[in-house]
Amino acid sequence: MPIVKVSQEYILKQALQVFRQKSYYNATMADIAEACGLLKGSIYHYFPGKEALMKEVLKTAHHYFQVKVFDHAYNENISGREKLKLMLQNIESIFIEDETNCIMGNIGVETCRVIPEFSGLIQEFFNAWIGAFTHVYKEKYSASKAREVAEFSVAEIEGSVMLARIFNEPKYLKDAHKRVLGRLA
Amino acid sequence: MPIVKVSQEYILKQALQVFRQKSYYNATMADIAEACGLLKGSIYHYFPGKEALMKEVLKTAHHYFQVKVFDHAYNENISGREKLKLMLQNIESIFIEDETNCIMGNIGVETCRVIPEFSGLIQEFFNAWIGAFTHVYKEKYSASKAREVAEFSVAEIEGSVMLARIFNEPKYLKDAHKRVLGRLA
Amino acid sequence: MPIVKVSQEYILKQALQVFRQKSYYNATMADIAEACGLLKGSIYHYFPGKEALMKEVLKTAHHYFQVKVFDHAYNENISGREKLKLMLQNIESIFIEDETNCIMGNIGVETCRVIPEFSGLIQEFFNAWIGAFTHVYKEKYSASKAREVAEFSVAEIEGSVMLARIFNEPKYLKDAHKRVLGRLA
Amino acid sequence: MPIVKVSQEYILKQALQVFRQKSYYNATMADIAEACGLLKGSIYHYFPGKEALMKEVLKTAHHYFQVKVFDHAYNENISGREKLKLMLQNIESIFIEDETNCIMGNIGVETCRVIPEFSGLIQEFFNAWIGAFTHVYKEKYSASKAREVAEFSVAEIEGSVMLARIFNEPKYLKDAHKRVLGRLA
DNA sequence: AATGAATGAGAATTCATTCAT
DNA sequence: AATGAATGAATTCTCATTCAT
Repeated sequence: MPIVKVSQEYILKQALQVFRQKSYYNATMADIAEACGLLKGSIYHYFPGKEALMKEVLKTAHHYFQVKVFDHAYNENISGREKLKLMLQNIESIFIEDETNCIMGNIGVETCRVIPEFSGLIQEFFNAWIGAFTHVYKEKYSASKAREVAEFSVAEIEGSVMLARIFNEPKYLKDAHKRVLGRLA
Repeated sequence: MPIVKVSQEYILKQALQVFRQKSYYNATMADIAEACGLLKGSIYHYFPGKEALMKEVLKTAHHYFQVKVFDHAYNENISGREKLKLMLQNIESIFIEDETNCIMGNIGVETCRVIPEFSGLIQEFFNAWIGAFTHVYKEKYSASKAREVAEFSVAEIEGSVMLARIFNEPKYLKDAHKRVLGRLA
Repeated sequence: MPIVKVSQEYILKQALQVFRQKSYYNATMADIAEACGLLKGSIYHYFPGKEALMKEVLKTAHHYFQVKVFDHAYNENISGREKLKLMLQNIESIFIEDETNCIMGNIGVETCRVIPEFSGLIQEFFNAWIGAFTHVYKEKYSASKAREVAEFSVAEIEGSVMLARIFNEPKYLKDAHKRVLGRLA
Repeated sequence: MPIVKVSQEYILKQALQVFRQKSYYNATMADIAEACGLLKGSIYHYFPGKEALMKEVLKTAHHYFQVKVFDHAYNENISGREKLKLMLQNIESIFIEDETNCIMGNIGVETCRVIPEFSGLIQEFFNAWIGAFTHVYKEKYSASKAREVAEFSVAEIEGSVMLARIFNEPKYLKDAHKRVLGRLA
């Protein structure tokens, strides 16, 4: 029985971190392999190539957000405010841990016009996010207004993550969350 | 092969477009040269390397925004609303022409942790932007509140540019502008 | 395209020959790779760059001389004349094989003022050589005189190698060796 | 009337210094132009290319040595010792000024097997040198012995220049000269 | 005569990918 | 499954040379 050093899941997790820090084009397969304690050739046992790996990373990240963030919007056992608070807390802990950064916005901005295959996945992610916020805001606003508030709340959070990263200052993100929460009061 | 004559300024303009579309690492010197009608070696006649070129691009972009956008904030011959309107219109035309994208956010997110020399320039840009908005919002808000509104307005615009790019849908940006303007009413 | 397997040692050996023939700046990584039956990119699997490769080449050459030449000076089972004879024979066969040339003098003259990192290694080589000769000449001369004779014998041999190369005429080196040996008689 | 900034002669002089310091392949036309206060394109007004320039440099250097050094050997108004002393003094001042280095040995070792056109010129130079020394040594030795002593004296001087350069220590050259002079006593 | 812009060939180096072991 | 050697295409950058002004 050969020794399995890593799992697909483990590689995806490490790759996510590498891509968050280095962006897509500047991250090398060797960087990712190193983060996994492997040599770069070994990654190809699990994924056919860099692009395919990134697609899986995006899917994984989406799924992680789904469970940790978006799903709370549809848990009708708690109040709207509770939902939003939980979501924002989790967003914050995801974005601020290690690197203040959002892989979706990151890769989205970088590869949008270059690798269309990523675009679909990234769009799905933001649709899910906006959908979740919309669902919560419907408690207070009309369907169309709720959608609008959700959209600009997501935009504001993403913009804040960007500023937080550029200035290396997490406050931007925390402030954004306060305002997003305030829109339900 | 015909000899084409270009200016430093022209190269910077073309490079800006290339970097906006392809991001930093994925844009090659050959791409930029091609956009200028030159061969790749020729760029080095004007700039010592890719990094130095990008720095000049960032400075140029900042200067362009300064003149086209930020300076309006300090023109006391017009009303606050007029100032903001002018600024937002120009931001819109800059971001929507060619490719909806902001080079500062773009490169900021991508290279922040990799090329510290860019960070300073990008921070200066956002400081100038936030400063200009703050100046306008002071008409209505206290200094600290104006600053806060300016910060999240910039974040919202940047986030909207990102969504506009990802969904290829300029409406995000236009909506953001309406809200930013509304905050002065 | 068939995959060729080589060792670090083999690359060093081939690189030494290429550098001896073409000098440092005129030898390309592609030349060296070709001499190894590899493509140029493959060399980087073994050495991080041209400069690092050259440093290893210099160390290897020093070590080779140490074993084949200098060490005989300290073998006290044979006479001084025997020592010197052995050393000179081996110097001759090293310098005349393939290309009449001494990589240390070669690279020394070429890069001395340009790549200081090579200088130290080259100085160590000549110190070892002069030291070995000094040790032998002490049999006949005082310490300081022995050192002087050793120094100019090394200079004479290096100068002769240069002339031998320039005139493509090994006689210069052979004559020098006769004189060097004569200084012990 | 256009302003002539430099003369062919001036360029040759500056180029000689650049080649002595940087060797042939590592010296660029821009280096030489800069040393002349010109831009690299301007050199081509005076010389058709780098190789042709170097050939002229070698001829100039040979001529300079001829006048400053070799010719003294044939001045029958002074003693052999005087001749040799003068020659060695001038050699010393040439080699020690700026950079202890001999362009002929330098370029000879470097380009010997690569640019045969240089070889002829370099061989002529060393033949002239050896011839001059031979002429002087004939005063004391037979024709064939004088030639031999001349040859190894030149070798010793060149080897000493090399060591002087490598160790950055002009003493090697001065010591060699003492011995060369001693061979006439 | 000098410039400075441009060329184009080729340098070192990087990196995703392949593959025999 | 993992390795590590090798590939080969692409990338940044250099430089001798050309040429219009």
